[in-house]
Amino acid sequence: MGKEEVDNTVEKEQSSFLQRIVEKDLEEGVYSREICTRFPPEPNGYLHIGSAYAINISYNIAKKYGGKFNLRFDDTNPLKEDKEYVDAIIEDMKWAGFDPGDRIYYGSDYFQKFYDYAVQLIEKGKAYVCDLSAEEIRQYRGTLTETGKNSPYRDRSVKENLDLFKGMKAGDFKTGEKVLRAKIDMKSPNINLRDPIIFRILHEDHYRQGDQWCIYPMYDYAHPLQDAIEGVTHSLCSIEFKDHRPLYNWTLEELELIEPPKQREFGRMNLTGVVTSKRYLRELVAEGLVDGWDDPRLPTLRGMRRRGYTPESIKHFLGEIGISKDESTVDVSMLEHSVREDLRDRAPTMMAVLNPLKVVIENYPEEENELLEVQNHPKDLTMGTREITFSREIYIEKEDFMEYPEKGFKRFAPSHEVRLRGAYFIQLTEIIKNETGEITELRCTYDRETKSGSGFTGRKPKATLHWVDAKNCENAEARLYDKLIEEEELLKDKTLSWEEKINTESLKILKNIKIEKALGEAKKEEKFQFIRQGFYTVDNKHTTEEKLIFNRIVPLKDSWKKGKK
RNA sequence: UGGGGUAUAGCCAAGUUGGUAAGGCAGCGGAUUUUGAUUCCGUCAUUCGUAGGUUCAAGUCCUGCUACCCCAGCCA
Repeated sequence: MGKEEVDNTVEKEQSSFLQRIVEKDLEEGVYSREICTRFPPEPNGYLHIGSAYAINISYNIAKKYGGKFNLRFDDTNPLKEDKEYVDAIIEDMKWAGFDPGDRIYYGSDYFQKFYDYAVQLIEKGKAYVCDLSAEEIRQYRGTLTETGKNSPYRDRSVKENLDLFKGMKAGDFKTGEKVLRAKIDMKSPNINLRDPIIFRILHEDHYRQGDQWCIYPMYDYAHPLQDAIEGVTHSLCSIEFKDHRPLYNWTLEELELIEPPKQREFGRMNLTGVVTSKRYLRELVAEGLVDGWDDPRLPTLRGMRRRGYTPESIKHFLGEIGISKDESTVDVSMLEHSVREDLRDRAPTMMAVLNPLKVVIENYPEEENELLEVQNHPKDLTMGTREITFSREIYIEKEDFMEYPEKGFKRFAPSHEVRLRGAYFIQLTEIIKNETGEITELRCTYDRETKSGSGFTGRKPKATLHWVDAKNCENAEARLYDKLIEEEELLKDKTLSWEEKINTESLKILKNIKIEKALGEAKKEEKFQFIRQGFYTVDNKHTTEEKLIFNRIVPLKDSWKKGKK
C-alpha cells in the first residue's frame, strides 16, 4: 500500500466543554506548570474502541495546548494485573498513533509515597485502621437510602493507628484482617465518602513490585496522588467517576498538595453491533466463541487492526463523534464511513471473484492469452497501472448472472450485453447446468471491437462486471464479517447463553475465491478494494505461505441490494 | 424528596453573555460514472424530554414534572 504515512490525520476542531475548561485555566493561570493529561489503564485486558475514545480526548488536549500526555498504568491491584497487558497496551497505542514516547509511568512505582502520605493522614487524624470484617464494613456503610454508622475503631489514637498501620505494612496481619480508612463522614449521601478504605492487606506478589508490599492502596486514594505526583493538571475520565470526585479532591486537600490536578468527566461511548464491555469481551474470548482478543469482530484495537481498520480511520471517527457528558451509542455506520473514506483514496482497486462462475468465451482462440493494462486506482493516477491477462476462460461472480432477471437487474442476463471491466463486451450463448439445475458454466461470445481503451462507443453495455482470468489466477480464502451482536438488549439477558446472543452470520468463510494474479503477492495487513465488493486486507494471524486469507474490512455501499430488501 | 449526572432529527453532535436551530452519519430524490462504488446537486427539526412562567424575543433564564444512566468492591 501507499507510502509510509506520517501522522497527518486531520484532527477535527471540536470545541468540547473539556477544551473550554482547559482554556479557562490557561487564561487564569491556574497552573504554573504546563498542561498535562494522562491515560490510566489498569493492565488487566486489551485496549478497545472505548479506550481509544478516552485516549484520544486526553491525547488531543495535551497536543492542542502544547502540554504533555502520560501513559500511566494504574496497577494497584496485584490480583488482576499482568505484564502481558502492559506490553499489549503500549503496542496497541503506538499502532493507533498515540505514542506516549518515554512518558510511561506505573502507579505501583509510587507505593512508598502512597504509604508516606497515608502516614500523614493518620497523623492529621484523618485516617484510621479498622478491624471490621468486609461483611461488617458493608453493613456499617448503610445503603443508598440509609446513612451509615461509625466504625467502633474510628476513634483510635493517632499513635495506635500509626503502630497498627506499620504493622499492616510489616506483614503482621493476615489478608483482609485490617484496612486503613479515610475518616470523612459516615452520614454522607455520597457513599464514596463514608469512610472509604484507602489501603488493604493483600499478601500477593505484584507483577512489577514482587513481594515488596503486602498492603495495596485503593483506586480512590491512589489515583489523585498518582496524578499529583506526575504533575497532571487535567485528569479526564468517564462520567461514572463523577461521584468519586469529592474524594479525589478530599485526598489532595488533606495532603495540602499545591496546584492540585482536577478531575473532569466525559460521557461513555458505545458502539452498536459490538461488545465493548471488558467483562463480556473476556467471556467471549474465554469461552472460545471468538478467535481470541484480536478476533476481527471485536472492537479491541487488535481486533480492529486485524479486521483492517486503519489508525487514521479510527482517529477520524473519534474526531467526528465529538465529546459530551451524555452517554452515547454511536452507530457503527459512522465508523464504517470513516474506513471507506480513508481506504477509498489509498487502497488499490483489484479484481477478485468471491463466488466464481466459469464463463467460456467460445469465439476466443483456444491458446490466445492477451495482456490488458489497467489502472491501480480509478482516480489516483500516481498509483500507476498493472497488467492482467485475459483468455478464453474466465470467472465472474455467480450473483452477477440471472437467467430470469428480476426487474431492475442490469447485470448479466440472456438479454443483456455486459462489459468485462478493462476487457470486452460479452453476450450469452448458452447456459450449462448440472443435474440439480444449478448453473455451472456460461458460454458466451465476445466482440473484439469493444476492447477497453479502444475508444469504442457503438453500444452502451448494461453494466460492467469484474472478473478474473481462469487460467491465470490464484485461490484464496475470504472471511466476511458482520455484527457480532444484533440487539444491544440481548447482552443483558441472563437467561440466554452466549450462543443465543451472538449473530451466527457474523462470520462467513469463503474457502475458494479467485483472485487476480497480482493479489497473490499481497502481504499481511495490506489493504485493497476488491472492485464492486468492498475493502479487504490480508489477515495478519492465520495467513501462511500456502494459504492467503483476506478479511473483509467493510463492504462497499450498495443501493441495489438495499432497495430490494 | 438518598446522592449525582444527562435530555437538541433514526444515530452522533454544535449551539458559552437570551436575538430567531451548525455539521457529520444514515435515509430519500436526481446528475455523472468502464465499480448499482466514488463524486456532484438537492432534500431531511416551525422546533430543542414535558407543562407552565419571565421577556419585544427562550434550546439558552425561572418553577414543576417525566425519562434514562451511575453509585451500597478490602475492583479500577
